[in-house]
Amino acid sequence: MTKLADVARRAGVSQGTASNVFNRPALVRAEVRERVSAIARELGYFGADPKGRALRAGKLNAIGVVTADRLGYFFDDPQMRQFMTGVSEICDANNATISLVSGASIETAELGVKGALVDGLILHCLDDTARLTEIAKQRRLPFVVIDFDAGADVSSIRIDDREGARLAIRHLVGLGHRRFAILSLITQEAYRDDPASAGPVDRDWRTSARFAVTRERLLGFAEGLAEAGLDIDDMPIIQAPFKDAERTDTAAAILFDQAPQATAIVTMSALHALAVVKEAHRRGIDIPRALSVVAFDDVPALETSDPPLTTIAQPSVEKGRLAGRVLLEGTAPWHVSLPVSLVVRQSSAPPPSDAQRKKG
Amino acid sequence: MTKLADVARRAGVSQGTASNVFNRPALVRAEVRERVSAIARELGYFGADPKGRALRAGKLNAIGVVTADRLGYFFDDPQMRQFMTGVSEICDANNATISLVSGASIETAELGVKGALVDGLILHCLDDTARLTEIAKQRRLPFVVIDFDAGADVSSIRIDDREGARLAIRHLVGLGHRRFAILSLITQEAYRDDPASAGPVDRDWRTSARFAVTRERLLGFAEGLAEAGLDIDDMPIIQAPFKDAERTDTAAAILFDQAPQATAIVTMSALHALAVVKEAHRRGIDIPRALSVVAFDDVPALETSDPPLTTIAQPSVEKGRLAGRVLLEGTAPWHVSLPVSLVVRQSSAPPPSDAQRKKG
DNA sequence: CTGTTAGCGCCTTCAG
DNA sequence: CTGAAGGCGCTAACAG
Repeated sequence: MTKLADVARRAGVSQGTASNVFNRPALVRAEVRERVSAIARELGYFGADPKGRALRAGKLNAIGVVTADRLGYFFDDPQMRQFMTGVSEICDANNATISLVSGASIETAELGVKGALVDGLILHCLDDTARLTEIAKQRRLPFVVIDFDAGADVSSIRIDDREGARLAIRHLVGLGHRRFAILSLITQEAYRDDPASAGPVDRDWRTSARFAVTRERLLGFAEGLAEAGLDIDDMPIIQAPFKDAERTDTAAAILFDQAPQATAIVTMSALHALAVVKEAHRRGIDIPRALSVVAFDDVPALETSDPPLTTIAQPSVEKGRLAGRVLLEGTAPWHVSLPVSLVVRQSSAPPPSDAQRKKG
Repeated sequence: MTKLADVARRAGVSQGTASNVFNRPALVRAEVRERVSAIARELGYFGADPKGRALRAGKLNAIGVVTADRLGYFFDDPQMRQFMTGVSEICDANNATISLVSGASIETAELGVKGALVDGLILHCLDDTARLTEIAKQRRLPFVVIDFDAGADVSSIRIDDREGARLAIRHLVGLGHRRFAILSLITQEAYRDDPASAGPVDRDWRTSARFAVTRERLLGFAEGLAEAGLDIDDMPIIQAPFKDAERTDTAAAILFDQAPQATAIVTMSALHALAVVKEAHRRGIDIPRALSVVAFDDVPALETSDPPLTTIAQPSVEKGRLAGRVLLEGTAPWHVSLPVSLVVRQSSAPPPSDAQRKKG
């Protein structure tokens, strides 16, 4: 592998001059420039090796994104894709590269965060936030965390989860619903520790949820219900893991068994809502006439579902853009909470009267 | 930023020993190890800086993927996503990172290829293959090209485009079709050079298409038609750019105008086929009773389309896996052509009789 | 076990 | 305009 020094030697100039030929050609006499270029071509040298340059420059022009899953998650998950679209925009604008780092296991994630050749890091969709945040801090690179908080000195970009949950409840209460059931997220990590944890939960669990998103949304549901004089502790809560289709289906079935009297189901993810719809179809329950369902997040599948689902939409692309900006445009520690909005489609309607329910 | 040398000095050991404490702790006496670790913690040193390590090691544990578009393309395009899912699998298995390199403009792509901090490169979905291939060669990194050929010394992964096109024609001929129209791809690059080029093409164009995929598929169509005693030069060919929805719609409209007598339309991409369906809907043309349509590639949208589209499916995920393997498992230059298959759905049927056509 | 030495490949002062 | 020198941060071979 020929390197700059070889070219310089062969051309009878110092390495410094050879370097200038490529990086600041104006500083080199035309004649010398030609000669060096010719030798370079002859030797098959076509410019600086990025590794050497990176060490010297101390900058890489790349940002890394870490997620708590296999790398495939970046391309599978519609929500993540929206986020990455936003990140991509900013990277394109700044001529930066994106490095995808797997966090399939905590060890992998740790290795990835420690070793990523990047100028900044985005920590997205993590279960064990504390540990990874700690490691990211140690690397002394700018980093942003998404969907959770990691202290005042760490930039974070979140959405107003609590408000979103409130909006869902208010919408349904406005339609006349009084009997709810909740399909809640559980983290992958908690699920790994205790697979039995998919299923009904008790009251204590609700206030101690480890995953910030879950905790906030539960609080939002509770507040929304309280506004209507209702108590969340009277409503069945079933939890199902993120990203595990089979378990989610099971959880949906349990939910129907445990809450036969509910007229509305609120959820915390698009996938969960779709699972509820599927289970309702199987049981011959008509949505929205017999049962209303509200999803969370907005992905294309919710629109093409039958019926199209009412949901709490969040600005995922914008989240990505902001994360990119924080890293590439070097803002100081920064905390953003983005607004969410209710998107009404056809999965929510007034509850059936008790008479109707008896008939049905 | 404290570095290894600082720790070593402060702990009163040589840098080599300090390095050993982190990389081969067995070689260091426990007592010294403790002391060095303590100092490291105190100084906030938590392991080697990846930049220094990378230069030293000469290896990065990362592969780069270059595409002829903005970075967002990696997350937008369903075909690309399938491919990346395959790449991801292999990277996960080898603990490698994925670097996404934009080729929005040829200059960007060139910079990206030259500067990417990776051990190997995948060149995917490129228009100007020759130039970029040349640059990739200069970097003397292992690389693979996708969907085109770059000479015997460059690994390439392709599909049997010609056979796919033949299958499409045979399927339709088998149903009784004799009058075809073709919606062909044009490269982004050609389109940039001459936007007017979206539209009908003449005979010469067909055999000189710059984009290998286009050329091969046209050959396949020609062969399939020849098998049935038909001549491709009797069939209208309209070209539309890749990834440009608006232009594609226009091209579809032109196609209908130019080929009112066609009973079947073959295309070279899922997007194009969907545009044809849209235009048919607009004109009140019934698919498949009045007109059959065959797509190329298989993406979810084809299944949920109305009607679901018959298509030539290709193993995109497998392409990604193979590309990953070539780079990460260092096979010698290698040429693969993957098989395609006909997936029959509801957009193809026997042609209407002339009598029916008159009525309709 | 530990220290010394020698780079990995590059760029950029600083002198001349 | 050009050359010499130093150093980015790290690891591995070698010698003790």
